[in-house]
Parts: sequence; structure tokens; C-alpha cells
Amino acid sequence: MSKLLPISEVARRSGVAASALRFYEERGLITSERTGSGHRRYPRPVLRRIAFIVYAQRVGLTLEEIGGELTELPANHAPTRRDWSRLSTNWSSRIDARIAELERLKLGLTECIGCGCLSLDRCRLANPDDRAGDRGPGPRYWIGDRPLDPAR
Amino acid sequence: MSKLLPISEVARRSGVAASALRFYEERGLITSERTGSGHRRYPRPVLRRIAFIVYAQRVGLTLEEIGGELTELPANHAPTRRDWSRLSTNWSSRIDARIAELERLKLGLTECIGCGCLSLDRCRLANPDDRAGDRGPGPRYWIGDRPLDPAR
DNA sequence: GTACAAGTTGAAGTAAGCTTGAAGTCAAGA
DNA sequence: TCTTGACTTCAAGCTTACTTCAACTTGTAC
Repeated sequence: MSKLLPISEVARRSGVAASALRFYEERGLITSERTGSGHRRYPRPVLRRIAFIVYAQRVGLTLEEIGGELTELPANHAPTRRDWSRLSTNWSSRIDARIAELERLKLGLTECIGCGCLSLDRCRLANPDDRAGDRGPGPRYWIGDRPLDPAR
Repeated sequence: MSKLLPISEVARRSGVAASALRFYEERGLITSERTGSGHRRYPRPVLRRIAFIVYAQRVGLTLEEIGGELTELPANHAPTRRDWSRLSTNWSSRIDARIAELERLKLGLTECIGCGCLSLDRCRLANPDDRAGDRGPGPRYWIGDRPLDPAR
């Protein structure tokens, strides 16, 4: 049987707080064995799983979504090529979408300087009235109709 | 005196819920005049201000940060070229930083397929142990030492 | 004059992702 | 034996950004 790690060690190695690890366990994202006295002991592959979680969070998935992805991944083995391939396609497009939005936002920033109007309510990029009919209310041009990404 | 808009109209035109508008007002991000009966009446430029708020949120600023930016902007006039220039520089670098992180994350995704190891704990991009000494614990390579961006 | 829509306030609720605190257990060292 | 230190659970608290609700007041239409 391979080495089992106490929570403090997993926290140290993963950079994730022990309280967060317990929280992830409560949410079913990771699992642990227990010592006779009830202390958690983690098999090494949990580190991979945690890295996966942290990565996915940065990509912008919620813990719930991550939980969904994880149920389709082997708990104690490396993911297969197929696993990775599916994830890669899926996440790549999410990442691309968010990057596209950020580029659009950036463009709005420079165009609003460049166009000479300098005004959020007269500029065609910002004026809600100009867009009221065709794009609905709200600053939809810049905003890109809300593909949710996180990143905090 | 220019036309004043009731909250429903501002909500409709801006695409922001009336409850959110009241919330923004509470937080000092926008202001309103009142009718004799206490109903809010917004001067038109509030639409510019709201567009600004929504835009800034998509860029990734918190309402508190946005409040800070807004205190330096004229409440009822278009921002000056200097105002825009400062913002543009500031926000552009934030946007660039987040885009850079996303590119890094995407690279991690394809490299982990491409490198052939297919394993988050053996791959050099993922293995916490490889990075324990020089980069501290946690999946720092992919993660990029946490420049906070939001986007939900 | 009466109904109904639209508005008001303040308090409480929601969601995500954790952290903190209280109270208790357990093994090892001085 | 006594005291740390590491760990446990469960409940409550925190932050951000709002929404929802209850209880009223107003404005407008018929």
C-alpha cells in the first residue's frame, strides 16, 4: 500500500488550506481514508485531483462543475488520453470565449479613446440607445451577452 | 433642465435591474434626484455611469474598485481624455494579465495531452513536487501566482 | 373613488467558496 | 502525569453582488 498523507501534508504540498480540503471532501470532490482515531489519510493521487480542481477553478469552472468532471475521471489513476481530450476541447473553448470577451473589452477601451468622442453615452460602443432595438437593452456590444467566466 | 428618468426606464435602457440600481445607489456608485413623493428620478448621464459600471465589472473590477474609479470621474459630464487615458492603461494591463493567464492555462491543457504523460501528477506542468522547492506549494505554474480577475 | 401599476424602505435571503470558532479526542514528549 | 500539537465535527460567519419580501405610499386610468 502506498504512502498515505495527513491533511497538513496535503495542504502544504497542494497549497490548498486544510479547511478547504475538508470542504472539498464534504462536497465529494476528494475522498480520504481514516486512521483508527478518525484522522484523515490521503492517498498520493489526491494531489493530482487537487491540482485538477485548482486548475479547473482558474479556468473558470464552479466546484459543482468540477465535481461533474471528476466523477468521470478515475479517482486513483491518471486520466486517459480520451479523458484529457474531452476536457481539452471543452475547456479550450471556454477559455477562448473568455479571451475573446476580454479582447472585445480591450478594444472598447482603446476605441473609446481613439474615436474622439471620449464619452460613454455618445460613443457608438457605449450608447445604450443605439443598441436598444437590435441588441436589447444594456451594454451588450462590449459585454458580449454574458458568457459566464469567473476568475477571482 | 434635461429630462429625468424613472427607475424603470433606467433599468430598461441599461439592462440593469431596478433592485441593482438601488443597490448601486446605496453603495454610492450612482445618485438620483427625488420627486416630491420620494420616487427616484435619474438624470440621463446616469446611463453612461451605469454602462461604465457594467463594463468595469466585465473587465473584472469589484464594485468597490469601480466606486474608486467613479469618484475620480465627473458625475454628469463625459470623462476627459486624461480620465480615459488613465483608465485605459490601468485596465488594459489587467485585461492583458488575465488573458496571459488564460493562455497559460490553455497551454497546460494541450501540453498535457501533447507531452504524452497524460497525468496530472507526473507531468512537469502539474506535479506539485517538481515545483515544491522553487515555486512553493500548489499548482503555481499553471495558476500563475494568483492575479485576481473575476468574470462571473 | 377605486383599482392597479409603480415606487419606497429595511431586513432578510441567496449563492459560491471558504474560514473561523467552540468543544472535544488522541498520541507523543518532558 | 501533564501539556502540546495535530486533528476531529458541527455550526456559524464572511464577502460579493444582488434579489426577494413585507408593508406601505403614490400616480394614473377609468
